Amino acid sequence: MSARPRSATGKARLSTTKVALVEAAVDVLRAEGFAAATARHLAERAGCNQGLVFYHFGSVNELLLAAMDHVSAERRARYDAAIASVHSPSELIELAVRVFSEDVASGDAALLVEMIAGSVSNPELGTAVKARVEPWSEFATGALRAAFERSPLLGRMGADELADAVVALYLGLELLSHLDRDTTKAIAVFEKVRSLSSLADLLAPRLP
Amino acid sequence: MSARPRSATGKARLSTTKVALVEAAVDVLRAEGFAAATARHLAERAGCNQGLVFYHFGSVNELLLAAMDHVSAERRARYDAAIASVHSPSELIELAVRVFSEDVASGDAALLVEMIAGSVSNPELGTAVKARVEPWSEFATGALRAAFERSPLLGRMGADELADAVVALYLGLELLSHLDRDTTKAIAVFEKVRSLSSLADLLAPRLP
DNA sequence: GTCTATACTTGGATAGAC
DNA sequence: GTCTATCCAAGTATAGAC
Repeated sequence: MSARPRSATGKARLSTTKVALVEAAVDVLRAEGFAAATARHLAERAGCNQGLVFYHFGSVNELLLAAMDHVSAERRARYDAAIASVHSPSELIELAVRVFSEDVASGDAALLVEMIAGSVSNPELGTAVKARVEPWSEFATGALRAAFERSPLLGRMGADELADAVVALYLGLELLSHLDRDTTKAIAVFEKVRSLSSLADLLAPRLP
Repeated sequence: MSARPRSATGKARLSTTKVALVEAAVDVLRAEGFAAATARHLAERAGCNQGLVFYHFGSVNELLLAAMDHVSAERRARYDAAIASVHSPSELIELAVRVFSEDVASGDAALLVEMIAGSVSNPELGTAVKARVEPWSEFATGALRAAFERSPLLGRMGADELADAVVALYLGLELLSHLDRDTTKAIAVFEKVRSLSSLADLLAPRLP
């Protein structure tokens, strides 16, 4: 292993090119989809040579997974920070609506959908993607369990099934939004869900 | 235009090869996804030459759209037949759960998702796919409006938003099922929705 | 770490014989 | 209507110079 390049301040940093490739992959997956994420196109976006995709990541798919990890880490930090202030079902719904709206607007949701749909034709990639999606289902399950702890709703539905339904709704609304090239539908559904928040609180007492 | 080939009985029929290509496209989209739907692979499945894709359809994408139309027609006939016997919200939910389960099991849902996700990288294909998805949203809206006509639920939610949410749930559950290579989650959510049927009837009187 | 060059493969699409 | 042959573009991946 050679020494890492260092910035003018002497602080260690990662290879700029490697980071640029990850960011290019994020951009392309968000805006142009899985099919457009080729080594040549990605390298062009990153302003470097095509061969560096293989030098740094070994394969295009590995770069794509790195891009997934990159946005996952950002999203997870954002979600964790937001969930701390949730103490009721309606607050959880408010939060969910807000982060979903942000993810659809930023393209993070699109990236996720493209990786899932794209990995269908490649079993190996599929299992790697699956491993990266599962934490989100678990996050949703935990958040629902905490917020609806004392609600009779989960007795009927089950936190796991409700979490799966929420994740599915997230992914499906993203598909529809991308098809329309317009987030009107998703926002309308989100707003309606938000307007049901008050109802949720009626069914569950406020947590301590 | 040359005369159509005729079977031994003298009945006019479409070119067998053309039909075989459509069926091959349906199979490949269902099981292997958009990325695997290449002219060569499709022709191999259909047992004919690759050049015939372009002779019969002009391009791969046109063949894919023909495949979409083929399954859409079948699904629509199935849905229309089933909707005739629906006279209450709970019956509509039962029906929805049944046809969704069938579509996920058969792969028709996967075909739809692959075409939507795949068309992201091709705006022209995207608009063609969009035109083929819209009838389904409209079908859902109409079915919801009819079944929930007298229910206070739609006053809160709106048939359009509810229809979009239903379609999104359908597409999202398909994505999760394909990722898991297993329909357990989707079926579990479906069953939970079904168990809520009785609740829906309490909120809406039975239609004449 | 990065670039150029290149080998190899696969895919879209067309021309022409049958 | 179908096949063979072929062209061309685009993709993955590697070797070797700098």
